[in-house]
Amino acid sequence: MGRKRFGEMNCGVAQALEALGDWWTLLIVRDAFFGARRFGEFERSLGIAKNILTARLRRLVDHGVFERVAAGTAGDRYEYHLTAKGRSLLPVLMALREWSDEWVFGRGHEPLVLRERATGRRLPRLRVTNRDGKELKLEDISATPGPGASTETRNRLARRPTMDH
Amino acid sequence: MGRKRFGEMNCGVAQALEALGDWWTLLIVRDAFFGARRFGEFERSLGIAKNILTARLRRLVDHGVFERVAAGTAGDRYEYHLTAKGRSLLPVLMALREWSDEWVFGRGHEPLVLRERATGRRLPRLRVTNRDGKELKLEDISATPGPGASTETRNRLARRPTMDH
DNA sequence: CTATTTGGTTGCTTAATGCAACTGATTTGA
DNA sequence: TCAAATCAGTTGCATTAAGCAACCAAATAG
Repeated sequence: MGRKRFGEMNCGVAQALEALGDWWTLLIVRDAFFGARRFGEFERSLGIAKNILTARLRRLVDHGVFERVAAGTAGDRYEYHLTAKGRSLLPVLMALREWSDEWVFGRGHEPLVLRERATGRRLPRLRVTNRDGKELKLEDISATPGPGASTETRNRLARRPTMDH
Repeated sequence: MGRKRFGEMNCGVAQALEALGDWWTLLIVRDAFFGARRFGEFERSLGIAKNILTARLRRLVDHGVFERVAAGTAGDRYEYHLTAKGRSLLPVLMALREWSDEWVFGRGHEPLVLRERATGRRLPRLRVTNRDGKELKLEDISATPGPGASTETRNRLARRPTMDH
């Protein structure tokens, strides 16, 4: 019966996973962040099967994350370029990487260190903050219905006004 | 032959997806952020099949994202509590939600608005910045091998020193 | 002008997903 | 108090998705 899709859910996380949640998808985006453009680059770098890569790239193009552009002088040679929508996944990938650095590899065992190119200084961690820059924890945050909230979302929030419970 | 696992890859994104990348998993974590604790709460809220929910919760417990604790006075009644490791997924979920707010729903159509509980003020967007708080784009960032970099990671970075290509 | 690379497609096998039915304890309700 | 419902799953089966290998046409390299 195939996997359920999240496209109907009135939730940003579900919508993002609808576009990106398939197996391999975010690794393809990661490779693009590191400069991969060609079908074969993704294929070799990831060790992904060609048919799956075809399907994922098509899906990402459909969702506007990549743009498929003709490459080279002639013929059917293409490149997959990140769009603005795709490039704005930077915080998502940073958050995933930072979580692993802390909880999987552990401090001092990170495989990658990101730096500001101009200065070589390390980047600070992503932080969830208030407008004054103070870092917030889960229990400091409350959720309210936005302009696009469905009735169901409204009801859920009425039952649970804060994020910590 | 079953899906490939990412557990061997020397990459934070892959490691995070190894723990979280299965279909449904991040929505379960999201529900926990909104206060869900019991098997039945996740089940009803998500509309997920029981066997899948069982497998996902077990996997999340194995990965240390949830803790399975006995609940109530007696019997086999349990709750699934987020650990510190689980709670520190906040930036990941925020990043996914913000991406959808911008690119799927669009400004002015967000289903959810997050606020600082103490003041009611909206939270600012997550930003990838340098140490001075200046927001950075992909091309402002370079990657260098960290202390845990494998030979393969080192080679890849030697070929591609910056993130924009 | 033959061999290789590129960018895929097609077919087949195996693993993962979804659904429904069932279980065994506990709790609720009349 | 006895039946009905709830909770937290498990089991079995049908369907879909993932992985592998073989194949293919066009372009490029030698």
